[in-house]
This record gives sequence, structure tokens and C-alpha cells, in this order.
Amino acid sequence: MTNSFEQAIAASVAALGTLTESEVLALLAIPQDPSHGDFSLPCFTLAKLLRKAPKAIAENLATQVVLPPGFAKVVPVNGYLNFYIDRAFLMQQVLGEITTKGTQFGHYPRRGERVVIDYSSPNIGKELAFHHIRSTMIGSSLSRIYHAFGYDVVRINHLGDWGTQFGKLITMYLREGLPTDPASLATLEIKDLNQLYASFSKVAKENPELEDEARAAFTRLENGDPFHRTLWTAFKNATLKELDRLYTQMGVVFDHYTGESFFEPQIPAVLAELESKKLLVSSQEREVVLLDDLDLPPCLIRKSDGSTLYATRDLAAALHRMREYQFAKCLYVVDQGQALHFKQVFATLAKMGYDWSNRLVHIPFGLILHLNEEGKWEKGKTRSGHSSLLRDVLEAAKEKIITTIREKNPDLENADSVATQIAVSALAFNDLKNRRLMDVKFDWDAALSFEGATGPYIQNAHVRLCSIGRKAGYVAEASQVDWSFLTDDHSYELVRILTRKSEKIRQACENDEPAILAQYSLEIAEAAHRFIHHNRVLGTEQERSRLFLVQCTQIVLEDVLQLLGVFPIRAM
RNA sequence: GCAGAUGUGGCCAAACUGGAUAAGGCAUCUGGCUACGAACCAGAAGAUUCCAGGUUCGAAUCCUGGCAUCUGCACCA
Repeated sequence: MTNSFEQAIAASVAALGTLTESEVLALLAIPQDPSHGDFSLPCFTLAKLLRKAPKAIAENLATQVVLPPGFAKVVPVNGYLNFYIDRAFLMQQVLGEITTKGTQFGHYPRRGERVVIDYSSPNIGKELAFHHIRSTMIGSSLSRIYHAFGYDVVRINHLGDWGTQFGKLITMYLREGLPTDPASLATLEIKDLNQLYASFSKVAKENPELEDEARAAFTRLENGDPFHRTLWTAFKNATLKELDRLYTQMGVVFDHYTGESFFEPQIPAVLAELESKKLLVSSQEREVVLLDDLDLPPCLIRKSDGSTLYATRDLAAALHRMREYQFAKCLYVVDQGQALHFKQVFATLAKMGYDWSNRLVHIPFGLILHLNEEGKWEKGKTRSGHSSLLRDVLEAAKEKIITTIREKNPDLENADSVATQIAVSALAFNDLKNRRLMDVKFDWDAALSFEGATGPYIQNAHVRLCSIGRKAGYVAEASQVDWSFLTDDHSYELVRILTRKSEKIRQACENDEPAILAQYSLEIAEAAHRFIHHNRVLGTEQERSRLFLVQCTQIVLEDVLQLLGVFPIRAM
């Protein structure tokens, strides 16, 4: 949308000579202050070329340039050449396109390339901690953004369902003499597993030999011991039950749950390949791939007891994904603490001769910090009494919202499920609104206040737009619109923002940064709230025109919310 | 020690990737509901963008050198 306007300006300016169209396009900017127009051409680089003052150049250009169709005026200000679009024209163009394309407005054509996104990827046997929301929501949103940008997306939950921690669980389970018959195993719950972990660390503190016992148990599992395998399956099922419940609540989906165990049978082939390519080196009874020439520490492939590590399994996973999906890009949405690990894995693949290793991208993000007693932000522990389990935080947010709903809208149907959706959007938005490398400073009270720049604020804007549509009782058509009714500042501000949707999708995708769309959703919500507040729709002579703008805004906001992985609510 | 991330009003932070007077939110102060949904809107006040140099017509943004905070650095994942 914006493009065609920029093209028109570029063509007009290029027609005067001096600059080519592409040079103009490169210079052209969108002023942040709307009073400076819709597009702006800084003339400073021209100063040297023409040996004239930028101010004079802008003034000169202003008199010479032929105003492209749809533009109202061009004004030179302090070395900038500012172009103003005709408001009614812009409105007509943009709303027309939104009406034909619907929620697909601003999306890109399919490009026939595949992107694999690995996100959430929690450990089996442990409850989802609140910090797991980061990889889960960033990945969920990125998968939607990549799709909107034209890629085919493969969403993978790379479960941590293999490794020494299962040795610990099995060891503790047997030590406590818990029942191992199928019926009892089927009733296992995630809480029980958490309990086992806790008691393991307690006991292991006094009896360090328990660690060896756990390692031995994992080795037996790795060697296919049927009994150990049965326990492992039971642990996994108990965890998946709870994961599924949470993912459903959060609207998070995956195409594949290929955990680490899935790659276990492929490990020998990987080891053999490393061996045959002479990359495996023994060091202190462990086998590693040396990466000294890249200034990286060695990549640890096999422990002294012969069992493998997660780097080994990541190698197998990457090879498998390439074979299976022929990806153009493969994203790992994992916290930045693991940057080194991914560098090592990617470097190892490069050493194995796979030139596609440069299509593997680690998407790092910052920590979730909590306020401690001294008022400092720190990792882990929440302030007195607050749980840090995801399900507890979700529940607390939901309770708070239900209270608000009972106050403000006691007659609301499905109050419970609406509350869940608002709670999810509040937490998701809190997580996505800032650049992903920033640490999320989670203050329980602030996060649950739901005023200002929050998920509920945006949902509320969407609800108000829907509500006006509902009360109107009909759908406005473009043919009924008098475009001159939509040239006031608030309408103009709104449409100006809607125009930029495709640009925002592009930026969010190219930077792997959902925050760009989160900020954008805020911009839309702000402008929508303002428009609604200042421009009465129903019962005015501008009713049909304004309703049309309301409908279009709702469509855009609905899709942007979905791109964030948030369910757009119609009543709250 | 080495590597990476971060540093912007009292607090949280944005900035089209080098453009105009550095957004927005919280907290503070002022005003607006017999409501197209006030989970909102309007207004006030609050900034040496960590420091020092450099590049540029122009720097929060790029370069050099510091400082601070956080994270990671071979048998957990």
C-alpha cells in the first residue's frame, strides 16, 4: 500500500533528473510527526552534489516537482521535502483494499519456501515454569508472522524427553518403592514427578553416590531396558497431559512433537559420520569435536560413560530436519544463555561439510526477572508467596479478570472462557511488547494491573470496535461512504496506521521480532480508542462512513492480534 | 579472565536501522461517564539517551577506548 505512494513520489522526483527512482526510494522516510506529512525526502545528501544549501534544494524541488495523483500538497521545510497525501484519497484506497482482502490485508504471497521453528521445548517431568512462556509465545508468534510473510512453517516442539534427568526420576521412583503396575503408572501426575525431583536433590545432597546411580539408570534406559522404558513412557505421558492443557489454553499449536528421544536411534549414525570425517577427538575419556580454530570451546559429543549429550541430539535433529523438510531457515527459539551451545552445534555441522548450517539461526531472548525483597531485579525466585509456575500465574491473572468482569459486565456470557483469553493476552502481551533480548521485568502487581499498554487495553479496543458494529445491526459498504466525512485528524491518524500493516509484518519477520507487531497493535488500539471517543458513530449523519472505518480497523486489529498468537475477543 | 546481552525522565521502555522538537506506559497532579463499553479519553509536570573521544550536514543509533549490570564458558538440558 505504502509502496505505491512511494513509487509515485520516486517517479515524480526522478523525472526532474539528478536522482534515480531507487535513490529517491532509499532516501524517502515516513516522518514520525504527522504534521510533517506522509512522506519526506531529506535533501542533505543532495547538497554536496548540487553545491547548494539543502534548504534551497528542497524549495527548488517543491516548485518543480509534479504532484503525483492522490497527493494534496508538497511543502519544503528546513531541507526536507514533505509530501502530503490527500486524506480522502488515502482513506478510500486503504479501506478499499482492507475490504477486499479482509484479515489477509498486508500479508505476502506464498513463496514456496519452508521455515522450521523450534519453540517452547520444555523438559519432560517438570512443570512449565513461568519463564517457559517466553520461548512458547515468541515462537508461537514468529510462526504466524513467518506464515504471513509468505513462508510455509513447520512448528516443532523439541521436548526434553531424554537425558540424565530421567535417570534421576527412575532412581527416586524405585527408591521410594512406588507402584509400577500399569494402572498406577497411568494415574501419575506432573506434581508427583516434581515431588520426585525435589526429594532426589534432597537425598543426593547427603548421598552423592545417588548421582552415579542416576547416571547408571539413564544408561540402562539408553540401552533399551524394557522396565526403565515403561517408567519413562509413564513420566512422559503424565507431563504431556498437562502440557496439552496449557497449550490449548494459550492457543499454542505444533505440527510435530519430536523430542530428543525421537533422535536417539539416529545417534549411532551421527557418531559414525563424525568418526569417518575424522572430527571426533578423545579428551579425558570424553569424545569431542575441536573448534579451536573458531575460538570456540570443544563441542562435547559423548561422555566418559558412553552416553550422549544434548549437543549430539541437536546434531541428529538438525540433520533430520534438513532431510525431512528441506528448510530455507531453521529457527531455535531458546534463551540467550545457550548462545554458545548453538554456536558449537552450528560450527560442528559446518565442519561436517554442510553448507546449509548457515540456515540455522538461534533466536535468543532475555530472562524473566522478579523483584526481590531489596527491590532488585533477579532471576528465579518471586516475591514472597508468589508461585512461579505458569499455570499458577495464568490462574491468578484469570481470577483478577473475572472480578473485573463481574463489576463491569455481569451479564457477559462465557465469562470464564473470556477471562482465560484475556489472561492469556495479558501475559502474552507483557512478554512480547519489548524487544526479545530485553529481560522481562515481571512485577506481579504491575503485570496484573491491566491498564495502559497491556493486552486487555488492546482487547478492549477490539471489543469496542466490535460492539459498535453489533449495535449498528448492519454492515456498511464502501459505496455508502462519503469519504469527505473521514478527513478529520482522528480518522486520518487511524488510517495512516492501518496503512503500515504489511511494512510491520516485514520488519517483524526480518528481525525475528514479534515486539514490532506488539507495538503496532498498541498503535492501532490507541488510535482506535481515540477515534471512538471523539467521533460518535451511531445516529450521526456520518454513521455509515464512520462505521465503515470502524469495521476496517476491527479487521486489521483482529489479524494483528492473531499474529501475536492472541485470540481476539469480541465482548468482555 | 574470555565471550555475549543490556545501559534512554522516579520506574518500565520505543525510535522507520543515520534524519526534523527523543514515542508510549506506570507513578504524581488536573479535568471528563444518566456510557455507540471509563479495562477509556483530554491536559500538566518530568531527559546532558552510562562516560570520554571520533566519523557525519545530521548520532540514542556507526567507530575507538573506558565504566556498570546481567548471562554463559567440557561429562545437566
